[in-house]
Amino acid sequence: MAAKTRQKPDAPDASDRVSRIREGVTAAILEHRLLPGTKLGEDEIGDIYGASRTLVRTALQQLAHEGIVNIEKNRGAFVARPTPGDAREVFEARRLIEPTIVDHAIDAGSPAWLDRLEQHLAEEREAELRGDARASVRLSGEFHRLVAEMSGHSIYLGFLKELIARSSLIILLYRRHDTPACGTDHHAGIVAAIRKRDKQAARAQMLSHLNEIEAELFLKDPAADELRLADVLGA
Amino acid sequence: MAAKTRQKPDAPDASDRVSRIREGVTAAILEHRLLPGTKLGEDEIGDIYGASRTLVRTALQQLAHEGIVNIEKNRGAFVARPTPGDAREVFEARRLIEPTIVDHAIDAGSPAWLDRLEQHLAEEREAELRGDARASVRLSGEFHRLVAEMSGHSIYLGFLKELIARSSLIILLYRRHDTPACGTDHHAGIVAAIRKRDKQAARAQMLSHLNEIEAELFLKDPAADELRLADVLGA
DNA sequence: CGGGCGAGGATTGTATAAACTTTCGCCTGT
DNA sequence: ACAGGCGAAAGTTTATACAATCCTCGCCCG
Repeated sequence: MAAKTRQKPDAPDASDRVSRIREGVTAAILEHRLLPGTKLGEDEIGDIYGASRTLVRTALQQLAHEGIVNIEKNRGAFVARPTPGDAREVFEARRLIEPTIVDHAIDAGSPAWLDRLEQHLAEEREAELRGDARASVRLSGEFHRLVAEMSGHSIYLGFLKELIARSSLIILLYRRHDTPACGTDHHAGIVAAIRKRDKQAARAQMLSHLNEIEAELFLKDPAADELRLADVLGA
Repeated sequence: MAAKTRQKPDAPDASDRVSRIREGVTAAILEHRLLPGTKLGEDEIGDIYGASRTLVRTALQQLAHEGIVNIEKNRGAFVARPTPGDAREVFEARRLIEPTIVDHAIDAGSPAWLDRLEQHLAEEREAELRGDARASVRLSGEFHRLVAEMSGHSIYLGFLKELIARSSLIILLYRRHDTPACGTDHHAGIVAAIRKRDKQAARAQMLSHLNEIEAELFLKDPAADELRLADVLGA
C-alpha cells in the first residue's frame, strides 16, 4: 500500500479560505447578527471576504449540511428558520447526548482541561458583566462545545456542534423573556461537578440546565398564520 | 431536515444530478464494492455519470461531511478507513441513540409502517437466501434507517444515517468471521417488539443486537504494522 | 550502486464565462 | 381601476479554462 505522509485528522483550519468564510458566517449567525430568513447572496459574501463565488458556495453548502442555512434550488441560501418541531427535536437530542458527554469528559479530562473550563467561565462572566449580549450568546454555546471536546469523542463532538448551532437560532426565535441565553451559574455548577468527578451530579446538572433553557422557550406551533398556511398547502 | 418554506415535504432528490452521483457512490461503498482507501478521482466519476467535475466535487464534499469519504488537500478523495477508535465511538453512539429511536418509532408508527418493515424483512430474507452478500449488507443497514424514518425524528435520522454508513465500513474492515453482517433474526425480533408496542423489549433487543454486531468485530488498535507505523510517525 | 534532484505528467483548486430560472416592474386589455 | 401576462434584470446553476500543487520517473552525481 502507499506509504502515507498522513496529516493529522484535520488541522482545524489555519489559513483555509473556505473555512474563514464558513466561520465568519457561522459566528455572525451564532451571535444573532444575521437573523433567520436573511438572504445570503453569493456575490455579497464573496465581496466581503474577497473570494470567488466558488469558495462561497462551498462554505454555504457546508453550513447547509450543518443545518443553520437552507439552500433553496435556484433561489439561493438563507439563514435557517427552525420550526418549533425542529426545536423540540434538537433539545431532545441534546438531553440524550450531553449527559453522556459529561460522563466521558470526567473520564478523559485532565487538569489542563479544567483550567481551560475555568478560563472560559471567566470569559463568560466578563461578557455578561460588560453587557455584551453577542459575546454572551456565543460563549454560552462554546461552553458546551468545550465540554464535548474535552470528552474526546469526535462523533459526539460533531453531532453537538450541529445541535448547538441550531439551538442558537432556536433561542433567538422562541425565547420568552430577555433572560440571558444560558445561565453562567449553571455552567459553573457543571464545572464544579466535573472537578469533583461526580458523574451523577454532572449528568443531573447538565440535564436540568438543558431543561431550563427549553422551559424558557415558547414553542407554539406556527409563529404566524402565514406559516400555518404554508404548512397546509404543503400537505 | 426541516420543513421548507416552499418545497414539498418530500422531494429530496429525485432527478437531482448531484444526488444521483452521491447515492451511486454511497451505494457502492455501502455494498462493499468500493473498498476503504480507494481513490475517487473527479474525472473518473464525472465520466461515469456524464457530469462535470463541478457536480462531482459537490457530491464528494457531501460524502466527506457524512464521514465515509476523506478529502485530502491537493490529493483527492478516498473512501474512508475508520480506525478502531472511530469504530468504538460509532457503536457507542449507536447504542445511545438507537434504543431511543425505537421508542419513538413505537409511538409514531402506523400500521402502514409495520407493513413496510415486514416487507423489508422479506427482502432481507430473500437476499440472504439468494446468497447475495452485497444486497444483504445494504439491506441490513437500511433496516435501521427505516426504523429511524418511522420514528419521525429528522435529527436522529440524520445522525443515524452517518452512523450506519460508517458502520458498514467498520464491519467490512474489522469483522472476524464470515457471519452475516446483521442477523435477520434480530431484526425480526425487533419488529415483533415494535408491533406489540413493548418499548422495554424493543430497546433491549436493539441494544443486544448492536452489542452482538460489535462483539463480532476485532478492534485491536492498528489493523497491521503498517498502520501502527503510520500512527507513530504521525504523532 | 544508492540517493538526491529536477523535469514531465496528471490531478486538484480557483476563477470566469455561458445557460437557465426566478423575480419584479410595466404594460395592455377588459 | 384591476387582473393577467410579457420582458428585462438579477442571481443561481453548470461547464470550461487556467493556475497551482503533487506524484512519478528518469537522470546525474557521489
